Amino acid sequence: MSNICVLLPVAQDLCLSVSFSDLTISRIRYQHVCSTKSDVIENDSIFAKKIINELESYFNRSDSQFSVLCDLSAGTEFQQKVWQALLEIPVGETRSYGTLAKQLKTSARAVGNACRQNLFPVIVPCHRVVSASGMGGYAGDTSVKQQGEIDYMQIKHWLLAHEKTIDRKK
DNA sequence: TGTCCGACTAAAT
DNA sequence: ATTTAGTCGGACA
Repeated sequence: MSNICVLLPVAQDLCLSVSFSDLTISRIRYQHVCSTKSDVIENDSIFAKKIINELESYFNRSDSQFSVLCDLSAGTEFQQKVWQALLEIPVGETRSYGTLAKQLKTSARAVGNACRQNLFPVIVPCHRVVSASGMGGYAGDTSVKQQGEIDYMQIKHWLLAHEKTIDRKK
């Protein structure tokens, strides 16, 4: 298994750590850049370059779509179903937990649970799922964090704002 | 099994 | 603005 790190535009010290093997992404997590010096990009395989390229495109430009595959099978059957549904939400749009629940014939809470378990943030766009009355959570968190900790809600806000920028350019 | 807890929500206070 | 009741998947005993 290999691992690469892609810097996030959200904050100076944040990056996305992507684990992969066999042309498939197995896991993505948020990380402080400084926390692991060993996570420097040292892998120059074609696939690694593709991942980096697609993520950077997404962060910098408009209509970028991801073609790299994620190993959804790491989740339960239900989680896979939800994650698949997330992949079908277009860039710049959002869905509420409730409407997704209706679509999948389950409950809003259950959808939230599956989102919380998302192993592939950004690529599987759980940030496009919001609550009927507000923001919902992100990466398991629901409120703003203290200094020093990763502020996941800030990241969710940033991603959504970024995708709106994309819409405006169209 | 049974119990409990969520990134929820609509309805009733 | 808050509270309540309904919801269902997953973790754990």
